[in-house]
Amino acid sequence: MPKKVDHQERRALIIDALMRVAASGGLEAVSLRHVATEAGVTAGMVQHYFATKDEMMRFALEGIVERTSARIDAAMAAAPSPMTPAATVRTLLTTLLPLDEPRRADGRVAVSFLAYAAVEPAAAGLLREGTQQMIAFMADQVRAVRADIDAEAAGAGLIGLMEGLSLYVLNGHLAGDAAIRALDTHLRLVFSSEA
Amino acid sequence: MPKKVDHQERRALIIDALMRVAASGGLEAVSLRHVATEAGVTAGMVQHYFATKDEMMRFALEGIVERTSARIDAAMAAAPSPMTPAATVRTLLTTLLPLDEPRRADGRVAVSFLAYAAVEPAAAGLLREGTQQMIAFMADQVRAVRADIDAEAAGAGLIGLMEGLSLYVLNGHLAGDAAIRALDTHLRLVFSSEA
DNA sequence: CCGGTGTCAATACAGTCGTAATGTGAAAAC
DNA sequence: GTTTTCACATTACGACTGTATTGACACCGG
Repeated sequence: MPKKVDHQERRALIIDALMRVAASGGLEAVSLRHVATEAGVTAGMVQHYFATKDEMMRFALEGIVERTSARIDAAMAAAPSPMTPAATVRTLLTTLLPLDEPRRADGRVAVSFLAYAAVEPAAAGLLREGTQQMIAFMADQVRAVRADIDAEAAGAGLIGLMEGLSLYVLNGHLAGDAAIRALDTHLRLVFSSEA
Repeated sequence: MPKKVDHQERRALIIDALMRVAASGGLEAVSLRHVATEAGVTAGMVQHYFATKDEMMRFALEGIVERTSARIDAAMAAAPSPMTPAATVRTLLTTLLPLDEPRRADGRVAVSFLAYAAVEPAAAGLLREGTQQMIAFMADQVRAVRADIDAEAAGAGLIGLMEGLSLYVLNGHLAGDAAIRALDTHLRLVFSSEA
């Protein structure tokens, strides 16, 4: 066997470049040559590690969900251990809002993939599982504090709200603190008023 | 002067074809030739009515906001005249959810433009005004019934929620009736419980 | 009736796209 | 030391893109 290279590392390098390209120019700006240039490598090398563009896109999508799940884990780990459901939900949702530049960059890419998924059902499948888990988790948190409302519906509402607010922040329709205010107002209605 | 043609009508014909193309293949499938084929005309004719592709896209975006605002007007006109704020908000938000195929088609196109706007600030400007108006209107409705919560934040939350739920419905993460349940659960929290 | 003008059609052009094929060099295996 | 095999680089190809250009045809004012 000849030279040994860490495939995973090379792929990560390329996918990172893809993210930067997509964050600044949208998914339509993503081409083998653009990504290669951004990564500082030749187009041939990109082709060597991803046989097809679709494969590269699939890896990028997986990278996004993996990145956000890592963000969630980090936020939960950094928070004080015993937490009320309300605080747990707030921590989770605020870490998912695009409130600083790195998260905004990821957010822009995620939106592009969302639009892509609205048209390409195959991509939607990869996102579905994560969303379902989040909804179920939120529903559990709601169920823990009130029995007078549909917990499943409230859970879907919580992360749906986060998603919508994220969109508005990304498009500049809403400032970051306005999004947080909207989120807190909703959280207060769900968690701090009893039946 | 030679033959007289209704420019507006021709443009509408082309934009309609563009919508169909974008609804089924995303914004990246929109090309002069594709749109022309879908409209059943030659590419030269499309070029005759839209000097550039950007101009065509601008018209398409305007067409989308115009179409949704028409939907709103129709829904409000069809509803019984004296309405409680809660009913008004519910009517408005449910007509904006992509619950049937025509609205889903429009929704898919809208999502594409949303992703486009996240990268192209010029397009975001066209959407901003409509969103701001909706938020303000929602805030007014909230203010009319409760004084104990931040009405502006609650308004942003209402239409943010609708947007997020729309996204999930379009991507198949949520069924239409589940989205309505989530919406109603939220509405009940905002409107039916007093301070 | 007749130039002129708006409406459309056809084609050319330069660029980019994804993919395939081929070539080069170096490191590991034997 | 030879040979194999992986890691890249380069180039070629056909398809497609947006735009510019040119031309035919029909209509209408004079």
